Order: sequence, then structure tokens, then C-alpha cells
Amino acid sequence: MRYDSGENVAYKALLHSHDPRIKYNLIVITYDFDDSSIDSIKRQAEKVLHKSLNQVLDEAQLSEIRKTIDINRKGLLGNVVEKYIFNKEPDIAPEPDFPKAKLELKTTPIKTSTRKGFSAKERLVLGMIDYDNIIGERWETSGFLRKNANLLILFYLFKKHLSILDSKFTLIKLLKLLSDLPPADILQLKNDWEAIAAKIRGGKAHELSEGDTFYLGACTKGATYATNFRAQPRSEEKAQRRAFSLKPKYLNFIIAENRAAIAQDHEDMIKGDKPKSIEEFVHEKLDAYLNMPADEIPDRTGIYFAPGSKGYYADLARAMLGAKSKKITEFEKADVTMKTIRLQKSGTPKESMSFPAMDYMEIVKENWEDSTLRDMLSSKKFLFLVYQYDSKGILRFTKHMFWNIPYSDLEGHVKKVWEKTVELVKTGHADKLPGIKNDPVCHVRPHGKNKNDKAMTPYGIPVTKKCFWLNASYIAEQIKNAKN
DNA sequence: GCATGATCATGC
DNA sequence: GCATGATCATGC
Repeated sequence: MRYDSGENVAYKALLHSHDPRIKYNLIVITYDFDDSSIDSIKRQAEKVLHKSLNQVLDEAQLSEIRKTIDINRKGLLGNVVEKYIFNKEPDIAPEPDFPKAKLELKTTPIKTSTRKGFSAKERLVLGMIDYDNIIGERWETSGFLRKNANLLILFYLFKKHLSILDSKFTLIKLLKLLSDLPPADILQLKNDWEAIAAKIRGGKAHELSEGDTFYLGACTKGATYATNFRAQPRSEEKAQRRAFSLKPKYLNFIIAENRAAIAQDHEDMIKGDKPKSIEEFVHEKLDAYLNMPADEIPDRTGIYFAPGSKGYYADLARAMLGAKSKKITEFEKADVTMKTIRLQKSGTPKESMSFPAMDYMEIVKENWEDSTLRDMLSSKKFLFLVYQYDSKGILRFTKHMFWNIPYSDLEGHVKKVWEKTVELVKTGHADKLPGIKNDPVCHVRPHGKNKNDKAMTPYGIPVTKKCFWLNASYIAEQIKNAKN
């Protein structure tokens, strides 16, 4: 089954509207997982690993969660995860949360203390004990195992005054009670379950205690002590309602094994997220998309654009980067210019790369050293976002790389073409500027709305707007030579 | 297949 | 309304 939430459908409809707020509102979490596959569900969960809900949900979802009456109510986070990470309405069925995968989903907090370091804040509750049913059950076919044989546990870092929306998920652990655990642990769980069942069979449900067992406990469950009693099958005496639970001690073994990674998340969370370099920002945003067919990118970003636009692949790139507008703040600050390049199978772009149209009136007054062109090419970095057609003709997002023009190309080829251009404009020949065969690096070509889109020349005759272009073959070479 | 010319969609 | 990034179209 493929998940596609109502909200997402609504978004898609709105995305085709012209409301830019919606168009650029990136939805990071998509629901394209297979709910019959444990691995697929685990991968879905890993979308939040080392992140907080504030970092992965969009503003609409977050404000919906904030509206919840008691945001830090016990158990709310589990419901939020089910709903917003897995697009699943919470229920209390005796079945596992993902029946087809036989997988039960759990969220549980990790606390920190100076003395003990990281440890489980609470026991992990694994469903109510049904006093009536358990007396006739065997471990192997028990209701407990039907529901809890496979646990996917999302550990998050709990801090007293921190909103759960800022708590990072720090460890995602798949626990297959019958296969992953050491045989001694499986035996202990079985023995614990047997001990609990035996006590109930003996009419002693009211005497159950967590101290009876080692890993699996029978913890009390219910709002208040007074309303918390119910009948048991082999005795007239009422017993407290109880649930199975994994004891904190057991969870602490899991936490200890992953202490280093948890410590890193904890540090990040306390300090606030570290400032990132532009390179880190780009890797973080784009690596997940590498080699993805361009067709699949919109479903992954949750942002849809009208295909066929000349800017379509640039739009996809901005969506992958999480852009909220055409400008990307991180890039503005660092003076990075994005360039989208589509390579043919051969590795050569079909098109040369254009730049803004030149101003004939101004260029004749410029010196090369402080010319518009030299400034544009040398003072900023370019981020090439490269798509390439594979052998089957599928266009994939294959590469992202920062690029500067090599100094020798700038001061050699580009300078020569620029000087030739200036000379021609000065002498009244703006209509025949250096073509692609003239130089291996760059050339001049029209760049306007159409041929009637002209600009004035120093000699008084308007000429079709033109710009400098980097030759497609040159771009191919630069991409091929790039290390990253 | 490439050089060259021409144009389109978008957002500011 | 226009600059811009990007791609399309045509003819040799």
C-alpha cells in the first residue's frame, strides 16, 4: 500500500495554484513507504533520526500539533509520530501498529543525569495484560508476542523544559524479540512472561509486582488507583490493571551500546543546531536525491511544478534545497549562483550556459579588470546541479558541485573574447560578435525575449540583446574534471 | 550533429 | 514590464 495523506492531496491541489507561500513550502516527510515491509517502515522512521519534529515537519503540521491542548501530555509524542511521520491514525487495537509487517511502533524518552549519563526515562509499556485470556495462552502463541514480536523503538532525548517538538530522535532500534536478541535474553523474556502468567493462573493477579521478573515487568496501568481495579479469572479478589513493560534496565543496555551517537545529538540539541558551512548545507540537502530519476523528485519533495517550463529542473533543484523562494538565503549570503545542467548520455550538455544580457552602452566604457563579466565569473561560486540521461534515457539527478572558473581560462580565453566583443561593439558591429567556433571556452549569442528585443548601442542603432555564454563542450570538460 | 538564432515561463 | 535562466528550433 502506498500512503498518500489527505493533507498531501490538498497540498498538491494548492501547489497548482499560484500562491507562492504554498508553492515553496517544503514538506520533508513524504509517506511513500510500504507498510508491509519492516525495512521500509524503518527507513521511514529514519527520516527523523538525529532530527526533531520541528526540523522535519512543515509549518501547517506544526501549528496543528501546537493546537493540541496539552502538548507535553504523556503519550502525545507517540501519537504525533504515528500521525505525522507515518500518516496513521493512532488506535488501541490488540494488533501491532503495522499488522501487515507485524511491527509495533514505540517512542520512548532518554534522560540524562550527571551521574548516570544517558538512561531510559521510563519503562516501555507493551500493552495491557488480559487476565482472562492469558491463563489459556502459551508463550509462543501469546497475545503479547502477536503484538510485540517486532518492536521499532524511536528513542528521543528528553529535556525537562524543552518542547517535544525540539526533542531529537537519537536512536532507532528494531528489536525482534524472537530472533535478534541473544538467546539468553529471549529465554529471560519467556521466563518472565511465564512467571506473570503463572501468577494469574494461580488466582494471584492482585499480587503481581514488577519485582517478580527481570526484563519483562507487569507494571500498573491506569489513571488513578481507585478506578484501577478489575476482576481476575481465578479469584474473587480484584486486581490492579497491569501492562507488560520492558524494564528501564533492559532499555539501558540498548542505550549504552549507542552512547556516542546519543551524546552527539544531545550536544547538538543543547547548543542548538550548529551553524553549517555552505558545503555541508548542500550535502545535507542534496545527497539523498543523488541518482534519483527526475520524475520521482516531486513526490519526494512534496512540491509540484508544471512540467515543460524551461525552468522546470531549476525549480526541482530549489525544491530539493528546501528553498522558500527563488532566492536561497544561504546562497545569497555566500554569493553562490545555481546553474542547472542537463547532460546527454555522452556527458555533454545539450545547451551552452547563458548569463545576463550585456549592456552595449556600458561595456565599451569598461576595463577588463573591473568589467561586469569578469566580476560575475570570478567573484562568486557557482553551484552546478547536474542531471544526466542514463543509458535507458531516464533523466537522473546525478551530481552537485561547486565551481569557479579557472584563473587561466578567465584571464586567457574569456578575456580575449571579451576584448574582441568590446572592440566590435565600439566599431559598430554589435550584430556580429564572436561565435562558438571562435573560442573553446565562451562565445556571444542572442539572449532576449525575441529578436525584436533590442538594446541601444553606442553608435545609435538598437541591436538584439546578447550575452556571453560558456560553451557546452567547456562545461562538459569542467564537470568531467571535477573531483566531487 | 552542431552553430546559431530565437524564444518561453517565471518571478520580482 | 522586463530581466533572467534555460531550452527550443532551424538550417547547414
